[in-house]
Amino acid sequence: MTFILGPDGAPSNPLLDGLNPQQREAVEYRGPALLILAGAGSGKTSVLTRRIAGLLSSQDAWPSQILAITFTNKAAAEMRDRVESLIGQAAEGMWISTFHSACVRILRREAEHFGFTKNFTIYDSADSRALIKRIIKDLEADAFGFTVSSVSGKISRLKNELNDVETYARNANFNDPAERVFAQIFRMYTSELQRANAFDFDDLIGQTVFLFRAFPQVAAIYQRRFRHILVDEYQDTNHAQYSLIRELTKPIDAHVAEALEAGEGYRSSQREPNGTIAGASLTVVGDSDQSIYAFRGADIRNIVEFERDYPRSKVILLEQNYRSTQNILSAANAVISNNFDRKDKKLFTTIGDGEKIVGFTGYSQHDEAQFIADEITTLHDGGLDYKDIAVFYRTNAQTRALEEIFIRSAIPYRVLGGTKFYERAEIKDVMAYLIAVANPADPMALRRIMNVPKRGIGPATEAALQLHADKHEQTLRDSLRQADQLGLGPKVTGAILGLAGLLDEVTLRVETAKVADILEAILKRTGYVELLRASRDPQDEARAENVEELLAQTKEFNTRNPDGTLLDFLTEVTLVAAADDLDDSSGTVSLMTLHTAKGLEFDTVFLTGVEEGLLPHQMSAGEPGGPAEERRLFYVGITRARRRLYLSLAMTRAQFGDVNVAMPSRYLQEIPTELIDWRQSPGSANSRGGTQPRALNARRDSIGSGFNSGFSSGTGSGAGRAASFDRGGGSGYGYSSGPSATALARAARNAEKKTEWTNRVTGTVRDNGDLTLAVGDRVKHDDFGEGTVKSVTANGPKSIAEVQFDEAGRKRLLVKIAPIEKL
DNA sequence: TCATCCACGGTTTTT
DNA sequence: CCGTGGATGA
Repeated sequence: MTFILGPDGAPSNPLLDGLNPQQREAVEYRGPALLILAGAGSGKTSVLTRRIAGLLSSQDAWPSQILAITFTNKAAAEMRDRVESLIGQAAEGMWISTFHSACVRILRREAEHFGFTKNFTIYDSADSRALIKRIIKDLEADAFGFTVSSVSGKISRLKNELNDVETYARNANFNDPAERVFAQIFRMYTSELQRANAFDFDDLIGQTVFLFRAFPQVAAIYQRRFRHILVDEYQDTNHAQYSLIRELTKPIDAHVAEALEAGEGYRSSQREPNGTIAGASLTVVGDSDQSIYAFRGADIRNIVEFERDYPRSKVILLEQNYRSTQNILSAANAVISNNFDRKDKKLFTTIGDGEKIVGFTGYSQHDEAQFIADEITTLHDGGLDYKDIAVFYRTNAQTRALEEIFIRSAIPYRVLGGTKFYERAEIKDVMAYLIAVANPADPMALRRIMNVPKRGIGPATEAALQLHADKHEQTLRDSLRQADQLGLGPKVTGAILGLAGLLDEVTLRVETAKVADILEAILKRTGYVELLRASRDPQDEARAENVEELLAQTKEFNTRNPDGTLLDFLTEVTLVAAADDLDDSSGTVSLMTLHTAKGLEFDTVFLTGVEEGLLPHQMSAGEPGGPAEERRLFYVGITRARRRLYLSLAMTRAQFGDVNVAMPSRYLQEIPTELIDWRQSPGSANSRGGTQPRALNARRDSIGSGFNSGFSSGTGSGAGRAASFDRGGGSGYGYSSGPSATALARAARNAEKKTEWTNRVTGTVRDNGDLTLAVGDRVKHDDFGEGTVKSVTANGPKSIAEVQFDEAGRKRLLVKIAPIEKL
C-alpha cells in the first residue's frame, strides 16, 4: 500500500480518497457488527468494496476469511474486480456471491451429511411447479381448491420462514380437511425432492440453515473460516437468509471448537481463553426505503431490528447522494416521504438542480412508446450513448409495445430478464438431457426427455416404468435399464434400452469431459438438431439454431472456466439473475422491470406506465403494505437516474386483448408540480371536447398549467382541497423530522387526495358515445388535425380506428374516448 | 400413439 | 392476446 499526501497535507490512503467522513468511518470501522444505512446513490458499493480491500490490506483478514453477499452475480463479479484492483493483486479464496450461489457451494460440499449427493439438481420455479402439478393431480387436491400457484406460493412462504413439513404438520389444524391435504402435498413434495436429489430455490437457503443447525461441527467449519461477513441489500433479506447469517456469525462452542482444532497442531488456535471461537464480524448495508421484495418474504425488520439482534453494533448513515441531480432527488424525497412509517433521512446532493423531470401522457401504450423512441433518438443524436439509457416498467408484459416501436425506430435495445432463452422448450429439452446425465436420480429431467425426440414412449409406458421403480424402490433411471423385464413390446423396449444406454454412456464421462463435449455427444446420439432441421414446421429451424446457440454457450463457458464441470454450468444457468445480462459494452438501450433495476444507475431513465393499476399494481391493493411497497418501487426507479428522468404513462392500455382506460398514478401528484415539465399532461391528453368543463381543456403547449392545475381546476367545492395541493415551497420534499402525529396527518391528507384524484380523472375521460367509424371516413382530431380512417377493429366501446392523418402520420385511436369528430 | 383443434384462463414483481 | 391443456379423431 502506498501512501501519498492529500490536499490537506495529511497522509492520503487511496482507499479513503474522495470519501466523506461517514463513508470513511464505514470503511475503517472495526468491530463485531456494523450497520450502514445507505440512501440511494450514496456510494455504498464503493464503501463496501473499499471496506473489503481495507480488511485485506491492513491484514485484518485473509481473502479466504471474507464472505460477501451481493444481490446479483454481476455485482459480485464487479466487486471482486474492484477489490483486486484496489489492493493490486488477486484475492484468491474470497467468497463474493449471491445468497443462492454461496449456499449451493456449501451444499455441494456438505450434501452427503443429510441424504443428498453433491451432484444434486436445482429445481427452478418451472420445475417445482411441474412437480407440484403432478402431486395435486395424484392426490386429487384440486377438489379442495388447491392450484399450482397457490400451493407453490404457500410452500415458498413456509420455507422462507424456515418451516419444514414436520413443523407445519405439528401446528396444522387437522380438523380442516384442506389443511390435512396441504400437509400431504407438502410432505410429498419434500420427499419427491429428496428422492430426486434436488433442491428448489428456497431450499438452497433453508436447507443450508437446517444443515448448520443439525450439524454444529459442519457449521463450525464455516463459522471459523468466515471472519468477516458482509451483506449488501440487507433490507431485502428474508427470514431464511437472516437466519443463515445468524448461524454463520455465531461463536463456536468450546467442545465443538476443540474437536475442530484437534489434530491441527500446525495451525495456531483461534480459541478464546474460555475455549470458544468468537463469532464473525458482520457488516450489513441497506436502505429500508428500497425494500421491494416483501412478496418473496423480505422482512424489513431484519434491518430495523439489527441493533437489537447484534447488541454491540455500530450504525453509520450515508446521506449524501452522489448520483442524481437535485430535481430528481427532490421528486424521490417527496414521493417516499408519503410512506409515514419510515425512519426519516435526509438525502442531499451538491450537484445542482439539473434538468426538470419530463412528463408525457400518451393516448395508448404505443403512443407512449413512440414518444420514448423519439426522445431516445434525439438524445442519441445529441451525443448520448444508448447504453446510458434505460427504460423501466412494472410488468414484463409492457415490453411488447416498447419493443415493437423500438424495432421500427431502429433503436438498439436489450431486454433484461423477460422471456428467457432457457425457458424455450427446445432448450429445456436439451438441458434436461444434461441434468439427467449429471443427476441420475432426477426423474423430472428424465420424464421430459423420455420421448424427445419421439421414440414411441408414451404416458402408458412411462407409468409402467414409474410403477416398476416404485415397486423396487429404485430410481426411474434404474427402471429404464430393466425395461426388458416389463413385458412391453419389442419396439418400445428397444427404444427405452437405447435411451438408457445413451444416458449411461454419457454419464460415465461427466467427471472428466468438458460441458460442450458432453452436449455434443448427446446431440449426436439423439440426432436432435438434425430432426429439427428436417421438420416441416418452419419454426423448427429457429429451434435448431437455438440449440446450436446453447452449444456455443457451453463452449464459451468452457473458455471462461477451464475447470468448470457440468454441474458448475448447470448451477450457473439456473441461478442467473435478470440483471446479470446487463452488458456495459453492448451499446444498447436497456429495458427492464423496476425490480431488476435495483442497484443499477443510468444517465437517463424512462419510467413508463405510471398509471393506477400498474404502478401501484392492481394486485398490490389488497395486500397489507402493498401500496407502500409500490411507492418504494417507484422511488427505486426514480433514484436510478443520474441526470435525466422521464415519467410517462398512457391514457389507454391494451391488456389481454382488450383496451382499458388507464388513470394517472396517485404517486405522480406526490411530486411537486414545479419539478415536472409536462410535454403532454394527463389533463390535456384526455380532456377536451364539448362534453367537459372548459377549464379542463388545457392545451398541450401550455406547459405550466398542464398537469396538476389541469385536474385541480374544474373541480367543484372539494373540502380540504387547498391543503391537498399545498406542496409548493419545498415543504413537500424536505424531510420533516416531526413526530408521527404530523406523519399521520400527512397520510390522512394523502388518502383524501387520492380519492379526489381518482374521481377527477375518471370524470375527465371523454366519451364519444356510440360514435361508429367506417373505413374512408374523414375525422378531425384535436391534436393531429384531419385524417382518413384506414381500418376499424371491433365494435362498441372497444372499437379501435387506425387513422392516417394528413400531417401527424398514422395513429391508432380508441374511438370511444379519442378527441375526435366525424366530418 | 399422435396430431390437431378449440376452449379456457390468466398475468406482479424474482432467486 | 397468447400459450396451455384437454378432448377428439385418424
